[in-house]
Amino acid sequence: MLIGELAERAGTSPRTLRYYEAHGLVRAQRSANGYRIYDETELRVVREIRALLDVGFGLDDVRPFVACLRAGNTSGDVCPDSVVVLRRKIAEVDVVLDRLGAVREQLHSQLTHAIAHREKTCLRRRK
Amino acid sequence: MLIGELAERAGTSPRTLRYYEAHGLVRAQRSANGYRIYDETELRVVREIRALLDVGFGLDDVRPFVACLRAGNTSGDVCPDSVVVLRRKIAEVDVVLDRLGAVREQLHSQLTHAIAHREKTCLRRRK
DNA sequence: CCTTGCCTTGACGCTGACGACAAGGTTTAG
DNA sequence: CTAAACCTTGTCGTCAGCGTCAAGGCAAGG
Repeated sequence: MLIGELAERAGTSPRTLRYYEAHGLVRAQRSANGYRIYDETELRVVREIRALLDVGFGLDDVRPFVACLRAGNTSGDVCPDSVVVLRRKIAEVDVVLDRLGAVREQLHSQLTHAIAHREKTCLRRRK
Repeated sequence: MLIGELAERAGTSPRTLRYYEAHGLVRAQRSANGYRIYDETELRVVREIRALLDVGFGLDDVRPFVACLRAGNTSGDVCPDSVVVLRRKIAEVDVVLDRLGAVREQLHSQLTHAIAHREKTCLRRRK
């Protein structure tokens, strides 16, 4: 499988695959003419990467999962390192959730205030 | 008030104030020697900007609020344009909150799966 | 006079995950 | 012979909100 096909099957671009390789996440054999050649394992690796990135992971966070897959596991999250990252990410998400909830509250009260003020100062313009 | 003092009082840096000015958010008089001179109004403007950025706004989103302050209002959120942005931002936050909640769920179930798998394959290593 | 400490503009660096383009080699089909 | 459709490496651009020099001017104190 060449890079174009892998990109297609993984739902991404050749550029992206070379980028992952440059960062040590994806590996490729080389054919005589220098083309990258991938096997099915790499397809699974790329899909794992994509799934994790979609969820807000960084490339560095993804590494343990890839290593876990390469170690022969059927899923990338069963290794200790992956679990560590998972726990950390959940904690991070919780922080953001709290923060965002507070932000939402603040925006809501700001909006309420704005509407109230508009009614006080511009009664004529109410529908 | 010179730029250093304004920066200090607003809890930011001169660089940041020049940046805001370059993007049309903050205004300054100039003294004979070319120094920027600010009044109290600009301090309030800068504080409004900072508060909104902290909450996740972009500089473009902030513009209506600054204009609202400049129009003589005591708070930047009482003008129609500001309200539009407020509503949009709240909606955006809601989307992110939903998304993040789903992500949290997924990570949680992944973690559960990983732990279960570890117990199956590595019973010896359980504490 | 010289240092210190403000200020000025201009320009590059940074983070992350790529997109886009350049300039070229290979293989296959017509 | 040539065009099409792959592939290669390398480099610059993108978004946002600044940080961090660089090189220089201005004002005041010892």
